[in-house]
Amino acid sequence: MADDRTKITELATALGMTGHNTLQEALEARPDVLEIGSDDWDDLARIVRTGRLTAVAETAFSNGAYFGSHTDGLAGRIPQHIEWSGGRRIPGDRPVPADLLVDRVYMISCKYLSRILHNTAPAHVFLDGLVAAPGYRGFNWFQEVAPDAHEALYARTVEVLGLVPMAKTPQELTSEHRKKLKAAFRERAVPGLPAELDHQYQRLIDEVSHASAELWRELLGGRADQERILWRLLRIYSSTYFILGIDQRRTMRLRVITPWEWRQSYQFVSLTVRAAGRGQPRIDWEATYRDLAAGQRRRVRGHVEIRWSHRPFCEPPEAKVYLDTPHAQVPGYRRLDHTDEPPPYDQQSLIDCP
DNA sequence: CCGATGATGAAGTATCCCTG
DNA sequence: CAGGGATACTTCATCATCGG
Repeated sequence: MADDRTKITELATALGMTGHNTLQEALEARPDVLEIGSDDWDDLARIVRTGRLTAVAETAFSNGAYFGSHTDGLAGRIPQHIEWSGGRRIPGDRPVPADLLVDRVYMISCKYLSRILHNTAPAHVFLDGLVAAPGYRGFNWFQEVAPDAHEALYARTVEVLGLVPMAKTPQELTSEHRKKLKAAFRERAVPGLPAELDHQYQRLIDEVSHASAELWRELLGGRADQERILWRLLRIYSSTYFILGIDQRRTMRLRVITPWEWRQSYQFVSLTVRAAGRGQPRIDWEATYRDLAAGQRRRVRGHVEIRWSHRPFCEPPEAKVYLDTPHAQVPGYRRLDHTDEPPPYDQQSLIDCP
């Protein structure tokens, strides 16, 4: 299901650039500029036949067509190659989050109702500033920044779940232990940690939130560092790329500019972070900048959540970096469609229809 | 011969991305 | 807020090769 949705939106976007008038027509023509295998074509046909995702697919197609005709995009040219990252992870460093690569040059990221900017190792956010290749493998953030609270919560969890022969500390967990933990959590009716652990979990949340914010603050240092980190947070890289998709309200057709262009339009003021753990360890971030054309100060904000991604203690936590400002209002995300009022758009019609 | 080094493959894990 | 699938990447074990 998840895959169907991703697949249809990304590939329908690609098909929108192939010069066909409708999605149906493009699907029948199977244009070979879109370099995918016959399995993928068959699968696309199957997804379309179910009719469930037709509305999103049509939107994606029109986004692709729009990009194809726009002067900042293909300006009416039909591309020679469209490569699809295929929903899989691209090996090596990925400088730009592109799902589609058009004519080996234009990079397009398809985003459908997603506010997530990064989903990565916490150390990568708070210690590397999202720069280098992650060098902190086997680095459990909870253990590193709040060892006492982490170990205490672990000990109580094991006790409450009744897992007697078990590693004494979370660092000593073997894969066997993890399996047991996973199974114990799975058996429980209510997901998450047992309620009687709320108090101890809250302590971990507070400590992790504050320690992470503190480390991040140290890393942020001076204004130049802050500005660079803001760019990375916002996924502003040294080459321009496009975001085509929908956000909460409307279609999104954006070009993400480079730092060079950014400096021509904005003046960076500050990036501040603040611990805000409730429910999960959380750090809010907020950047202030001056919009040079408008002569006004503005803000862009988001937050980072640190969370277990596969049940408590089963694996190291990861960091989810969220964007709380609407995409179209982010400094550096240029709308391709500069009409102030976007076409009316009914969000419901774009979500899975039965 | 034997320790060091390199190649290879399998297994486990960390990370990315998504859903409800 | 929680859970989970998928897969690149690490790690670990094993075996081959090399050089003193």
